[in-house]
Amino acid sequence: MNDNENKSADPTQQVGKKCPECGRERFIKDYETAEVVCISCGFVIEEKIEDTGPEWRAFDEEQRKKRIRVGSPMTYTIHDKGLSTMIDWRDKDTYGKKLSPGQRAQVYRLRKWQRRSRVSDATERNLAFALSELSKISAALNLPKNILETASVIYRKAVKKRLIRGRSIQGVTAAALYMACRQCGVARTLDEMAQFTSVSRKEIGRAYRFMVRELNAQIPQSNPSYYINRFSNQLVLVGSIETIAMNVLKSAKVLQLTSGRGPLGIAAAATYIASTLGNEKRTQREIAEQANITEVTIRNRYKELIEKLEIVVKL
DNA sequence: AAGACGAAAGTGGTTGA
DNA sequence: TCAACAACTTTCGTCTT
Repeated sequence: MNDNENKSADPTQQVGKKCPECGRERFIKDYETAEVVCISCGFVIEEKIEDTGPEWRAFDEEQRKKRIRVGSPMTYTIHDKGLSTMIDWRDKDTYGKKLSPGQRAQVYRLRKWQRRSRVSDATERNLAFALSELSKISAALNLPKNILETASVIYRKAVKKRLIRGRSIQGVTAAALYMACRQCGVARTLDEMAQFTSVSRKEIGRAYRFMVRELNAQIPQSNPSYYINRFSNQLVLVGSIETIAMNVLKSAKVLQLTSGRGPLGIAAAATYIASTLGNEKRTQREIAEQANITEVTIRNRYKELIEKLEIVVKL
């Protein structure tokens, strides 16, 4: 969360390259889709960027001292939260001297409990497996780190409440990840989750609904505007068109045209209308392809929107 | 010829008895 | 567990540009 705020402070940056489309040198890093995009023409010069660097920013020396820490940052994505301690197996102290028999016995006992407390019991092993699964999927989907963290927290909660019993670990991990996406407002569909796991969409959906109920999590209703953003990126539309689509969506919401309808359909229709109005026409087929829905659905939503919003489409 | 439109039948998932 | 139901898809014929 915090990282996003910091990033948006100065989103444009020079990467030391020129855009092959328009020759400018200002780019924006889009962490949601993990792409580096030219700010003036939208050309993608790099894909699958990684978020490197510390997650904090320091504005002066005092803050820097306060914020710097020793060791790796704590994370929920490793089963012991990254705080594991290793106990050396040699019976020597830090100076290389042999330990006395009493000390040796103590170190032996320490090692024993260290071993026992880590991955020995079943739930811990389960957690370790699930978390590695989570990072695999989220890497495949180019999801930002904060989503992965959120998903890990959700999964931990599920384990604590014993919701995993009788469900496959993979199903629950996929569901947790999907939940995290919804919570953080990142547009990913169940189909996409299913595509990169060996679990069917149906099962992920079932696990997801189950977890939402059991954890009584507050998940915001999935918002078509996430998808509008995505579509206009995928279809390489100018920013102004995206804005029009957003406005269409906003008025559609006021008139209650969005309830009960699939968010994908609404977003696709709004994008279609905007592209038509803005003289950057995309065919229904093109949009339908990106949205993974049919032209018919776009048409139906489109018709409703045009009618109810009294938009006059210039021919 | 490609795109848009619409009717009709089919599909998968939710809901409520 | 089952039927009703709404949203969405598939298919296909027709109209428009």
